[in-house]
Amino acid sequence: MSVGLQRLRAEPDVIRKGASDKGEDPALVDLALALDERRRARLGESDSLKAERNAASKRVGEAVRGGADPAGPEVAGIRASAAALGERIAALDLEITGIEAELEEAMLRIPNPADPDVPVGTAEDDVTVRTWGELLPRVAPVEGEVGADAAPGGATWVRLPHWDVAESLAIFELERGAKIAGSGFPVYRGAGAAMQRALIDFFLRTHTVENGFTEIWPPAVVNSASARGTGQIPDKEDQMYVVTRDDLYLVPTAEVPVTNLHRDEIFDAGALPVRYAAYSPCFRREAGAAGKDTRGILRVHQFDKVEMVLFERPEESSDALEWMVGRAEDLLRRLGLAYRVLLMATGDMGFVQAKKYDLEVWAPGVERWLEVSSCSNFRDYQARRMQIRYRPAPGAKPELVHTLNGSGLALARVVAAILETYQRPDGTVDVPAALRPFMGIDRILPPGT
RNA sequence: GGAGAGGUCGCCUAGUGGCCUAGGGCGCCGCACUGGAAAUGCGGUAUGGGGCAACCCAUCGAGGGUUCAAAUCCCUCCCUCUCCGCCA
Repeated sequence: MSVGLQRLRAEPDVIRKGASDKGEDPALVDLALALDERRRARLGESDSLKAERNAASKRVGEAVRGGADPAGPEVAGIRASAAALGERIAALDLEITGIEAELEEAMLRIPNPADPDVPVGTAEDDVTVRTWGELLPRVAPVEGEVGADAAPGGATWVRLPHWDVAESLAIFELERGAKIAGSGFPVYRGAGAAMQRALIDFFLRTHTVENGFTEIWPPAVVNSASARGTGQIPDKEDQMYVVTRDDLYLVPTAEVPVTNLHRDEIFDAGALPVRYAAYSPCFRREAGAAGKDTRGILRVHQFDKVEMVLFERPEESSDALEWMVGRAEDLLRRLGLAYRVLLMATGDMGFVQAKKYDLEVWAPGVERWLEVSSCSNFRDYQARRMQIRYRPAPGAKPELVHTLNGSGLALARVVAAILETYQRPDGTVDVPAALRPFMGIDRILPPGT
């Protein structure tokens, strides 16, 4: 169950349109409605038979307590009819279980309808909401520097891709990573390692001290129930590393353990919003992406990320999404990285999201936009699957919360963008001012200098 | 990893096949009493599903089984605690 039977019954047209906008089959809605009808009919029968049986059992108990012979004919008659009821109940319940399995199967394939303000269409219909910062060119005039760094007038220099910068500065080692683990498992060294640590610290500190998030340091593995909760299984099972021996999954994002913290829980009336910022390593098999982005650290099997996870009251979730995007943007601005914000169209946003923004940072060395954050509002879709609820008021009936999450931010691509944005004609790289207190150096120099 | 003890309503606890339709206490909410409060008394206080409703059904860590009937008996699993071993 993900979209909710009540809503399905109340506004099937909205759900049908939501499905077709996302390129899914709207007929599933009618299938689900029919199954729901059948289920309720059978359930009514089963429930009243159970009520009869309970009454009969009670009569047996009263008779025995009243001194009747438990094996005598008086009791035997009731027992026989109760047993007959039991058989009919068992048959009905078997049928109901079957119907419910079909219904759930159908419900799981009905996507979360997108918000009304989301553009309908494919990736081509994504909307660039805003762009910030100067888009540095790959080939730039050598300018302005005084003294030793100055170059002859009119000269140009070419910004290198981050992998070339990394090699000359010995910041990370992809071949040795491949030797000890496999390709796509980078080893960070020296200032590169320090930059990882500094970014994590900078992000977490900003979120906790300035933005009011509670910091979480989650396990890097989860059990199958948690993987199911956020929809990693069965949908994205191929993307995860699995420890079959212990039925554990390496987390592909902190979203999985952190959202599951409140699975099957009910928040008290005043508890929301609950906002977490969590660092975790992220493990992704990237099945099906072989041969794509093979150079550098744009697509790796293990990277680091600080994730924002929000549990909100339904009426606040729309504002919370905009706020969360702003928190991620703030980090990029402080790092001095040019970026753009994309509002994803219905066909490009995924099955479970109601609204999704991507943040892409400009990497002048490879002349590409790199996705470093994805911020989504799931509304009650994910909460329904995980049964995460809250009380609107003390003593009131529990209702589903709205969940949101977004990267704030993903490290590997941020590092790539920093190396390409802050490199200098002499091959060194300036440390962005925001990171200097965390790294303790102002500039990354080649080893041995 | 070995041995033992446990998992019951927000919390504590009673409960060894049928008056369990899960009792009691604490907490919480309402009402009464009060100038106001404390104390006291009375009532209420889980979640999901079905039904217009009265009401019915399900849930005592999870899942199976035995039985007319399971919190209670049997099987499997999960978790917590104590002791021992090992260990960053």
